[in-house]
Amino acid sequence: MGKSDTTSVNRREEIISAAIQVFAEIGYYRATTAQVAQQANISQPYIFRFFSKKEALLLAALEVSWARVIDSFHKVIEFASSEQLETDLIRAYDEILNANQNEILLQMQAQTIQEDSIREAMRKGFGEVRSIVLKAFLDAGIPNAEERTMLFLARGMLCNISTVLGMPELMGK
Amino acid sequence: MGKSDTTSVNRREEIISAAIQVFAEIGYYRATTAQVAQQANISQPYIFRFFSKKEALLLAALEVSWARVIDSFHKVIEFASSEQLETDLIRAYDEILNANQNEILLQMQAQTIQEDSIREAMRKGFGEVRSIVLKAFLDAGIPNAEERTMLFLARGMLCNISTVLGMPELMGK
DNA sequence: TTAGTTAGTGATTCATCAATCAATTTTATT
DNA sequence: AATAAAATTGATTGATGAATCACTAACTAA
Repeated sequence: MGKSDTTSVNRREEIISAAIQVFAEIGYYRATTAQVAQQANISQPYIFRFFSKKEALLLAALEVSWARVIDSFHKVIEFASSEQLETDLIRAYDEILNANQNEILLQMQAQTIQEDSIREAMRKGFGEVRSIVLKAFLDAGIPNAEERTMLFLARGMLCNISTVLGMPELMGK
Repeated sequence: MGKSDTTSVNRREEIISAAIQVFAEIGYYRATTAQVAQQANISQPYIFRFFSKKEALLLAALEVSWARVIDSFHKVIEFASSEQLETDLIRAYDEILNANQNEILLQMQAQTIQEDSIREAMRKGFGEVRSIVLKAFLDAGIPNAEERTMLFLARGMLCNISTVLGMPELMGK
């Protein structure tokens, strides 16, 4: 409500949001820059004023989606008690998954893309999340922190699949 | 060695094998039927004598890849002792992942494809694997079989990612 | 008001690709 | 050898899409 819809300060971020939605729903390779442009209410060529290539737009979208997870985890870790740490992290991730399915769906797509720049972005994202969680588990004095971290990530990945495929039975409850 | 390379009985299966490799490495949507044909040493139009659409070829490839997992698990369950059941299933999946990375990579791609027919195939595959494992755990008298099944699948999914991204640290060991 | 800068688009280009179809080569049959 | 059937391909088509470029409209400052 602050910003009007016709006058927009942040075209770049609007384009990224549009791309997340379109790439997730249609698939990165199948989605066209024209579809992204339509979603963002701009012309197709204008995308290339902000992003040199379609792939650069994907990288920007992935950065946004990893930042959301990382920021959320940082906030949880800052305030959660040692006893509720894991529970709160799980809840936080669950909320992201419900509120921003498209970002997670896009990450899942990117897991399988063999372009070097994409793989690097995904390794960075996963690696950072892992080390944040591991450090928090260690600081909280949780025993077997490495294995607990691994299981936390594993459940998260299965949760992604369960959500995306609409198979709640995969997660038990 | 039995079959020569010029005279081949099973064109259909050769095409599927080629498709698994090409789709996995290049990405289903980006890969072209000409690339699949080249890999299979046939002409591009000939693919359409066996598969009505590119998507039909993907479905056939997914069926092969799920059958490999399911058959392997069935064999393990038939012979494994209750104590070694889970360990043996893990080892079996690990072998598949090492020997047939492309098939798993293709499954991972398919997890994110929003076409109805693909989603249905993926739900069927996951659902079948889950119920096979769950039944085996129950028959083996493993306590908390539902949760143990969930964790088994979860570790499997993280293992996929760890392998595909080349991040062994994600799995701990 | 005009000159300069920023925001944005229409039209086009070059490339690519799934799918079709008519033609040809290869294999089996008599 | 002649013929029929099966296997396989060349050539083409109609669509589509990323990226470029030259153009226009809208703002800003002097």
